[in-house]
Amino acid sequence: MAPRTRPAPDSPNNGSSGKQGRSEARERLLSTASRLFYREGIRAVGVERILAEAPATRATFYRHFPSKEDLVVAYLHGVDADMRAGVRAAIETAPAPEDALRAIGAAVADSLTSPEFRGCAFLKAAAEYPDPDDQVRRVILDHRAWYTTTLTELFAQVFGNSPRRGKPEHAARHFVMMRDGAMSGAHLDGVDSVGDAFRRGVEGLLTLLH
Amino acid sequence: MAPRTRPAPDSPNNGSSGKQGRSEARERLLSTASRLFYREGIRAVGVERILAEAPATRATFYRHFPSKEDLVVAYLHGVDADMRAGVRAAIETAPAPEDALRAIGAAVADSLTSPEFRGCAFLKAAAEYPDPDDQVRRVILDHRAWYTTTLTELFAQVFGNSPRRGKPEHAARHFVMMRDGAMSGAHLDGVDSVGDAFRRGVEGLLTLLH
DNA sequence: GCAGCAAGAGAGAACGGTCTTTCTGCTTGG
DNA sequence: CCAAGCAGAAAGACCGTTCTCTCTTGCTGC
Repeated sequence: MAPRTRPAPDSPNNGSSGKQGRSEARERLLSTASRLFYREGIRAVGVERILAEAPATRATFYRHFPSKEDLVVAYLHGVDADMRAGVRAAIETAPAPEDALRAIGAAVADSLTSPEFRGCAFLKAAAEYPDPDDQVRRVILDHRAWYTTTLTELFAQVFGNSPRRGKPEHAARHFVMMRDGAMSGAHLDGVDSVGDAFRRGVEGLLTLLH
Repeated sequence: MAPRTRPAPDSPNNGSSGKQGRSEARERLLSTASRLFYREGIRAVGVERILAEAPATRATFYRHFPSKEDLVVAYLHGVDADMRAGVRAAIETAPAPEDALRAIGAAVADSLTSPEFRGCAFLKAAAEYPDPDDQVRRVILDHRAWYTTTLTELFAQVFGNSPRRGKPEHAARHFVMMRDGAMSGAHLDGVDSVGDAFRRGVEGLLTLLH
């Protein structure tokens, strides 16, 4: 029967806003776990380690995250939120859809050069969660679907201005493929050559449209 | 129930040959582990599980593989050997370097459609072994270096016949980037669209050369 | 030709460690 | 008051690894 869940005080904490309660300890746990998960892998990082570096205690941890998997989901949700914010900003800033695509590509290329860069958090997580029915997997798929859809819409707008150049779905798929490859290979083969290849690839994809 | 497979009279177990001793039990352990590692992840598969499915006993396991890491290295070496054999065959069969590149690309695209396909074994392993000094990491890097070098040489031959078209290193890097992306995204986003995107990408890369 | 022996393989117990998770107390701030 | 956080013990499972013991097999010295 597992009376596990403390009746859930149901947030005296956090007045409105999203689903999650905010608290110092929670943020400390989440940011510490995110850093460790991304750097060393999810399965490789135990709860003990997170508690030591946050720091926090077990009780606090399990009050905010009923299981480690919830923490993993929160970690990926955080990365997803950051990326959506960045893409949204790029779209709103850019004077035209093509510029937005350029900015998104540049953001990818720039991220490769960060000293903490270790690849795509979602692709890495997918390697550790092979079960398609897993909740973690759903977050990954949702993120990727959003990304591809967003790019498809941007390419559709570009194609709308300059027709007869191919399907937006194809261009978006090509973009995502190059992005996935660049993010997978950059920290293995060397940031410079891979980053340049990606930049050339995006440039080629965009100049093809004219 | 009990262990049926008495190894049969069997060979005198390898007189000369390479570094590793061959034996039925060893091959059973390695092929079982390879299947499980690839499907479910390396850290997620314990020794117990491998022993149960091989089947074999602990003593046998640790006689052939001093530690689990040795088994992981053997697993990746096996994948590497298969891939090198395939590429070598493609090169020897093809009438010209460009045909070899086409064949290598087609092999990648075809592999995506296999029902057991789960992505690139090396990229997945890299996600689970982040330490650059790890022996597993060395195998991954060696494999990737070989692959890129081989492609660079092929492109160099193509460029040699039809000059002034760009650097072979750039073309090879672009090819590898698309391959990595296709193998990472295919089983997440759908085999068909990603496979088609990769095929179009390779075709574009090759027709650019004329 | 055969006794004897080294070695591969099977069976299973057990080690210490780490994993996630649960629990019971104690302290503190609004 | 009381919920959040701190502190620590501990459960129970699983991890990789080591160990002992038996059985079979194939080779070698006599």
